[in-house]
Amino acid sequence: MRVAEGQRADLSPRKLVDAMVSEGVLTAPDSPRGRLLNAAARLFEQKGFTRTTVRDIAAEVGILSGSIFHHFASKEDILRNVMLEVVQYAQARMIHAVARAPTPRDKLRACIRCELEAIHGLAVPGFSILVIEWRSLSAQSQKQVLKLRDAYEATWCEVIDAARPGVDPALTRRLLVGALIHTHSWFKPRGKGLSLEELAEQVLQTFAPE
Amino acid sequence: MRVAEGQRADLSPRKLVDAMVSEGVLTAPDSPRGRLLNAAARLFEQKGFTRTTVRDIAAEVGILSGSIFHHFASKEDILRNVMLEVVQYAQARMIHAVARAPTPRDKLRACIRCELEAIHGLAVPGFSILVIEWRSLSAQSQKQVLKLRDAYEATWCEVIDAARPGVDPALTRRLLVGALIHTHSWFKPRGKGLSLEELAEQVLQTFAPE
DNA sequence: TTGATAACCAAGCGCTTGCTTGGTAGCGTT
DNA sequence: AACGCTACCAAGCAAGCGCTTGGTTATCAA
Repeated sequence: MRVAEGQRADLSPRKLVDAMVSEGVLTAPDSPRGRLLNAAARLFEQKGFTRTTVRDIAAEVGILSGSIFHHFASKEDILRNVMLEVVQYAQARMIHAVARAPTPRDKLRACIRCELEAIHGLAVPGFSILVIEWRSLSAQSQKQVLKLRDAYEATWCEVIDAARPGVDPALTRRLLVGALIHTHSWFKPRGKGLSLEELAEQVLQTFAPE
Repeated sequence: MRVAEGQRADLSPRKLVDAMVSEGVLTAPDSPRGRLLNAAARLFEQKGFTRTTVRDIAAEVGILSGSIFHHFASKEDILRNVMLEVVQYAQARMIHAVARAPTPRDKLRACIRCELEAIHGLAVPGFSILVIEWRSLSAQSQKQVLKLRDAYEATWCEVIDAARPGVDPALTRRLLVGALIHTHSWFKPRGKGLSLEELAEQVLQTFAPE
């Protein structure tokens, strides 16, 4: 695992996905199952889980609704798998970004950028589902996803602790993730206002003033 | 309006509600319509709008599902009215709290406490619906609620601007509301850990360090 | 006493939902 | 040629959904 992460340190997004597919962590995006997961992620993010029907997802990839259940046991099973792949890809991306940043403060900035890019669909389609649709998951599925999310959060806390020794990293992270996720409902990265990089800098200034 | 707010400056929560009921802003909580709104607010907050059925709401107040439509035009009409009353009550409460706080920093602390109490159901049941269930509202209902929400946000921005001159109050408010709302999914005010007042202080320290 | 009104019940309609079933076309392997 | 496997279709079921309809009861003013 550690070795694999190290080996991936200089990979492009495309190659990172390929590597994770070979490891069996992600589903190949051009497979029927992968196309369904991607379509579901897009729709869940756009309309929400309950407002997205299996017929919507099927139509998105050009099959009939019943055929979905050849690939997944239930609608919730789709959501569960979306979350599992999303959280693992997001963490791989973040580890990659952290490794490239020199100073503790640069590492924190990289994490913030990383998550903002994920939230706004520029890098990890479906990331915001992890937070927004948490209640749509059954208790035991939550447990399963939580294990991987804990690892993701642990990485964050390490970075925060290094950049801001003294403050409570867990609390800071919780306030931070709320602030970042909420940008989903007001920030438009393609707009002519604030750019994503500028927003990241403002967030860094707020949570870790120089 | 200004006069009414001034007159309410020393009122208890109970009397504040009564005053707003007489003004026609809120529905009397012990009326059939009021009971339905309160039950709906609780359920929407607990399970989400789409996962709450009109049968759930009806059962909560002890009537049959069809009877709901004697009081409301549609299920969305219930959500709209919940939001309209919630945002107006929340603002009245906040104005009240701000008026009692002496310094700009105290006013900001009061706002943070106010909103935390609202989010965690200690003062304004259904407050988190305003943010979480925004997408469940039709476009024209959003427009209607937005007018009142803008007033609420404007009050916030004034307080932020006074406490932290120089920083962008709108951006700060957006990051802050995200951080606060997200506490809904991890902070338990009745737990033995952090108290709500302590949490408010930590948030104040983060967004407005001395 | 009458009539208006608010609040509700009983029953169910029309639609959408997640999901099931039985079958088939295409493909690579032996 | 026969087989097995993956991916899918065609059709529809059972349940749940928001909402409608027609009628009943209680309250209160005129």
